[in-house]
Amino acid sequence: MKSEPLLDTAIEQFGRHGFEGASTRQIAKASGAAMSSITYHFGGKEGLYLAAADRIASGISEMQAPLFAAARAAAIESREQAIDWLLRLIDGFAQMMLRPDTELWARFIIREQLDPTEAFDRLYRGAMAPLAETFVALLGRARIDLDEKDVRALALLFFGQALVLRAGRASVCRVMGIDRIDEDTANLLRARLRANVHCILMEKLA
Amino acid sequence: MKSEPLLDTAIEQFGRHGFEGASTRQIAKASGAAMSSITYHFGGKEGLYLAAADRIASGISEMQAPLFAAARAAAIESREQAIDWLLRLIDGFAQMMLRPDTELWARFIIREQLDPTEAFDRLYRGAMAPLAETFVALLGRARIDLDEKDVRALALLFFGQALVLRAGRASVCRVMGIDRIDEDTANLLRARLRANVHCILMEKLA
DNA sequence: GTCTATACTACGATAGAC
DNA sequence: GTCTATCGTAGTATAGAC
Repeated sequence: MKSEPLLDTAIEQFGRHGFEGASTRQIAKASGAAMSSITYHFGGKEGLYLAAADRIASGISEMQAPLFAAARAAAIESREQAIDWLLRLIDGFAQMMLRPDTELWARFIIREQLDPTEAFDRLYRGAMAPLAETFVALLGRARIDLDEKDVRALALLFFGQALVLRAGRASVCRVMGIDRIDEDTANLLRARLRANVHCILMEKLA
Repeated sequence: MKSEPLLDTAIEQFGRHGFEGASTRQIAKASGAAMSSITYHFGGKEGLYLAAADRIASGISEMQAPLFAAARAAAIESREQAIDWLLRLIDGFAQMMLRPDTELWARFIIREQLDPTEAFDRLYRGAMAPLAETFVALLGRARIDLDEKDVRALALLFFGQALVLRAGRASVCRVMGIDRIDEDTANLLRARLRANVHCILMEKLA
């Protein structure tokens, strides 16, 4: 029962070429296993795809869990504390978008955003919803002047600023005039994102 | 020489299934043409793909041209005028991200962002660079306190807020608790985006 | 210029030995 | 539980009629 290498290769290949573009032959070969072991362990190509989605959801949860578990646990009593945690959460998300080792996950997820299948359900419920709902709850406390819908819209726009670092990576590199995002550029982008969020959260505070 | 239906179908199929997932058989069949006419007109699958990218770039340029030609032509003399045009440009971009008829283009482009090929060059130079550089130039005037790199980073984060409306569409719907983005929600998101941009541009103006 | 017919390759699934 | 062998299908490209 050693199906993990198969799963790792599947995440890479599905992320890189999409469900239809990736081939079970190639996945099996790169994993050093027979093609038929995919049928045995996962029931077929689709089962392997869903298992890959579950694994990505677990990976993201594990990576983010400490941060937003702390955010949930912290007794947040003031607006300033809420803003502080919002900045930490969005920065954590941005860091995840910038980490090289989340590239394959991101490819997989973005494909699912374009054409959601059952895999998107698993990704959303397992990895995105906890972060999003934690964020929305805190944002409601930081901007009590906004109603629920506006709070949710604002949360999405915040995450959009981090998302572009992955989903628009090629354009980011072109606009910045670089080949890849080095550490200095990553820090510059993160700092600018934090400044934006801070600016918007502080609006009307004075 | 009526290769346009072939090209329209190609944009749809490549956008929906990716380069490897789309099949020339299906594209030819849906266009009511023989498979071999793809070879005749475009040299093969790859030629058809690049031609599709060129057509998308043209479409975007035509859609945005009036707006940012006006922005370039306008004699912008004050910071307030620069901010006014920046708001119009980003809102125009957001509207494009929300329009149903740009969905297929967006799918195609986002796939190219993940894995840039020669098609990305054509898209960037033909459609994205003009908008991005116009935006950066205006942003430099609105935020003279920032240096070039920071201005470019800020521009990217602004576009990220609009990009999420397409690239993260499935998550947007989940977080907002809706099936598809109706007009009210679209207006809400656009208004919130304009408010964000306005807030950040006005920072330190007082 | 557009078609049909076909060559050749790669796909996913499965049967059956071990 | 993992392998090899093979089946049937679908992919791109091309040759050649019209």
